[in-house]
Amino acid sequence: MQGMTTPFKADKALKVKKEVGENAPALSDDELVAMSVRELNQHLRGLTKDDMVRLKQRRRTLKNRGYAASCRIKRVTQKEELERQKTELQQEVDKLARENASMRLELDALRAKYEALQCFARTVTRGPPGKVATTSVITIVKSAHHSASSAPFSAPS
Amino acid sequence: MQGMTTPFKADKALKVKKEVGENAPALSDDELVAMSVRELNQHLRGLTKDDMVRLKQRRRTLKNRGYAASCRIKRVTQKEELERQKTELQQEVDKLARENASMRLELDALRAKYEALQCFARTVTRGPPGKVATTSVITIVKSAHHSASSAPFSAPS
DNA sequence: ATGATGAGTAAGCAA
DNA sequence: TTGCTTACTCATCAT
Repeated sequence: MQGMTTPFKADKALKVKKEVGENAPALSDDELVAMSVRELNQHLRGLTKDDMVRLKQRRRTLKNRGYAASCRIKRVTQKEELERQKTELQQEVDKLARENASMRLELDALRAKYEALQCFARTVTRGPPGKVATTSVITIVKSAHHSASSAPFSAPS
Repeated sequence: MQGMTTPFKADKALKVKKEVGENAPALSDDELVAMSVRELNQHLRGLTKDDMVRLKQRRRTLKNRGYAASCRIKRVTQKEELERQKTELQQEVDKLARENASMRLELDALRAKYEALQCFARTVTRGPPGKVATTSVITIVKSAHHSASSAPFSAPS
């Protein structure tokens, strides 16, 4: 509206300040709003009932001005926080998607290798004619969860 | 401040309305704000220069009230939208993480099977110098759920 | 002129 | 009483 520090009807609030010793040289907005209740009462001493009310109201208004400012700051802060989290999540999605794709590739490749080896094994196994070949392949995997269990017959990669 | 439709100094705006024929029975806020410029000019006819200014100012203020309201609505809407997107992303992260874990499991299992088969193949390959090698590889799959399990010698899933 | 937004003010709720 | 939040007004900027 006007200035940031003296924006409005600062005029209609106080003129007379009483010359009680050395206090009350006019009381700036900053002073007034920073003042404790006890300090305020000191300055209130010897004021018109009316001026008292006016001064306290000015204080309340100044406080409100500050509250409104905090409220706005909080609002944008929270919004920025939300956007930050969103970005973070998006990055995680990207990362997981990449991992996922690469694992899928690995899985497919391994499946192919496995099948090829399987073919070969069948060939070799059945191959020896007139033999007692008859290999029984039985694998026990009691695993419930992951665990590099099984591997009946070899050293894992 | 007061009501939504008649909130403020509506009183200090207009009293006299001129009795020109049949128009201007007082003009409510809602009417005034909804009025087109041309309509407004109709109502302006025969008013004091002063009243004209006052009426137009009241219209502007009413409009502003509406703009402020839209602004607030927009603000919360955008916030909700951000939160919605956040939730959505979180769900996607969860989904991808699950897929990821299950693939990792599958991959480990397949690796184990592959190594076992490889071992067996080596045995068979090297083994048969006219022998009855008789390798027994035993695989029992007691695994719980999914699993591209058993079938030692057939097409993997 | 119209619409949008930042800041200030008052009202009203909550602690 | 203090602090926060909402609705409103005004100033200001952009269209």
